[in-house]
Amino acid sequence: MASRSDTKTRILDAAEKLFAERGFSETSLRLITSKAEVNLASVNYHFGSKKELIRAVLARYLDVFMPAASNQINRLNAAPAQATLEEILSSLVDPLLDLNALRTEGTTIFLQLLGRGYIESQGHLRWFITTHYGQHLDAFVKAVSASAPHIPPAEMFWRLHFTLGTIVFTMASADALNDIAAAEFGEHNDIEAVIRKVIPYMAAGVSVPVSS
Amino acid sequence: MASRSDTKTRILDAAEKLFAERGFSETSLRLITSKAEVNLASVNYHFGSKKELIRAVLARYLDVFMPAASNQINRLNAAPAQATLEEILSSLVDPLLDLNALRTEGTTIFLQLLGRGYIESQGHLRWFITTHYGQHLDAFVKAVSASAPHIPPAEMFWRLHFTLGTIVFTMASADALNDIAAAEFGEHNDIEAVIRKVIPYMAAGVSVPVSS
DNA sequence: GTTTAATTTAAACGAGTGTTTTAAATTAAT
DNA sequence: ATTAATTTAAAACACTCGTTTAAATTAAAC
Repeated sequence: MASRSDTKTRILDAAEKLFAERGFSETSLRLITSKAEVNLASVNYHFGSKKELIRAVLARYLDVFMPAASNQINRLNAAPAQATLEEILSSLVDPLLDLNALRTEGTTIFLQLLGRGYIESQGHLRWFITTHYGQHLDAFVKAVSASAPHIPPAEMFWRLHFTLGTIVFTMASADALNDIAAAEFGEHNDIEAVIRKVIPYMAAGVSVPVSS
Repeated sequence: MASRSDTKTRILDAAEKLFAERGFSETSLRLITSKAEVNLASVNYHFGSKKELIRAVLARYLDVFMPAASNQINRLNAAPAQATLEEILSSLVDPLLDLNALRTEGTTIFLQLLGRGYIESQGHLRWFITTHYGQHLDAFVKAVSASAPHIPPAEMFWRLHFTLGTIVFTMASADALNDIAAAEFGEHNDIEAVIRKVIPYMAAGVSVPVSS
């Protein structure tokens, strides 16, 4: 039974890398299977379709990340003091970086996949995420709202989507941006550095007082 | 000679709408030409290739927006007082909204195209924009940097791209978000209202002090 | 009005896509 | 060792893609 999971894993490993780099629809199954050194038909045999392969690639990360993120939120909720917005966002950094233990460049790949998933594909991935991991997302929204009680719910709704846009866009183009930053400023950032950069930006935006 | 520019315009009008909705590589020339009710080959006849059509679609907006934006920046620079970040960002709202006079939903489409251009297509659009409109971008970056002198250039580079992600993602999903906001909070926002909401968010993020 | 150029049309090309099929090989269970 | 189930393999299928070709049409120039 070694060969069974081996082929499946080889496909997932090759696919996630290529998906993160070039996007879902720009990555062909033939490119994936040749990189994975498996037969073309084995994708449809093991996953049914390309769409389900995409979901499987994402699920492998979400199944690890989402519970870990929820744990962090719960830990903050259990503490006596109300957590600050930066604390909440920062608490997700460890679960994010732990994905690097899962696989090489796991953090980068996961975030880029997330970004691609939200931008590409009219809704089927968004639906997959919200229906499978909705309770984790709700807990997060609640915690953020509690940390910024001066922001009305409707305004918070908008700002959390601004934040989603910020992180998703940044991660989808992180490699390209890193190249430019390296060429222009001699900066060589890894994914953690970018995450640490974006957190203060998002925290400031979410909590800035509503102009009257 | 009515048919010549007519066909060209019909293609551009259909293409920009579809590109904004579904992305560049997910939009086929056959879909464009059928929506535009012109012959398939006329795209290659008038524009040479799909790649050049994409550039033409973007150029039609950039040629109007970029000079208008530059004018606004120059106006602020000519004033005696240093403009605030919110003033700079707000000064771009009018050039942005003026695109609605150019074409139906021009503002939304333009911003969505910009976002797609930055995420898709490995660099050729980014190159096109920076080489053709680089001086306008530089003026903008310079003005923003002057309004937040406590932010180092490299950090500003990142924050401006965070900002690009925020606005682009927001505009891409503005319609859907407006529907949710209307149903959930009874809010009825138009595109300008959303832009006015996002400006304080971005201004706060760009200018928040760098944590030491 | 005829000639010349510009434009539009229909059809095909060649390459690439996801998927399915059929058969062979491998592995697990009886 | 034989049977059954799983996995791999090669090939073909049915499309879609951007692009090109060559003829037909329309407009412009003389």
